Amino acid sequence: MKSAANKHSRAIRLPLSFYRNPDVLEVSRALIGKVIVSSIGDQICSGIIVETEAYRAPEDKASHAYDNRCTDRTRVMFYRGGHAYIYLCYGIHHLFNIVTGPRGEAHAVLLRAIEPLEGLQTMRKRRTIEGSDRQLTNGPGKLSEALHLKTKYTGIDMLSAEAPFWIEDRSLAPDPSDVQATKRIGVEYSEECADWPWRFIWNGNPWVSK
DNA sequence: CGAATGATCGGCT
DNA sequence: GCCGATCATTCGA
Repeated sequence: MKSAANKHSRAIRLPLSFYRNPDVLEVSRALIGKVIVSSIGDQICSGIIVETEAYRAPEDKASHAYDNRCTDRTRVMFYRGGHAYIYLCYGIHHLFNIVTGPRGEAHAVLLRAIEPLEGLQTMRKRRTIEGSDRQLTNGPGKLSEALHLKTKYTGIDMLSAEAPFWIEDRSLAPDPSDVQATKRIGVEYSEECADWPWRFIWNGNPWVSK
């Protein structure tokens, strides 16, 4: 794995064209290897995205915006690509999604796991767990806690210069053969959609969720 | 207004 | 493998 500290690696924030791609599956796959950075509370934390899931309304019964259901909560999913959709899950976990596609199409990508890159000490402090750093960010609720991504930030435009978090391309993309598509996690209730292979993982990466 | 429900996690058996 | 935590959101009366 190339180090992010490598001075030859370039750090470029993803442009609107990346997020606005109408094909959420393509975006979900392309996000593997990109780097999410959060700058919150004077702390910089980042990690390489190693696991994602695509959610695509209106036909996806696993999506909160299934059948284009638009409520106070799901409204941001209809924004143009590049916004953040963050919601509370099971009353405890803040799950972080990247809205994709043009305005009006409720497409989103859930970040499920990252490999920690910068700000390890801050992440350990926020997570308050013992043991391996593996436990830091190997799940959607865990990475959100480590990067301090909270529901209060839902609707943030990551293309804004003032955004507290954003995604960068640091030229760390995996070999395409190392990205595997599998069934999504925890969506058994969504009938025929439950088996769609819309989860993408960096094969063999230790931070991919269980 | 009340009741049901999670795109999860960690601890326990 | 199972189960409880814990609450915003949603829907129906």
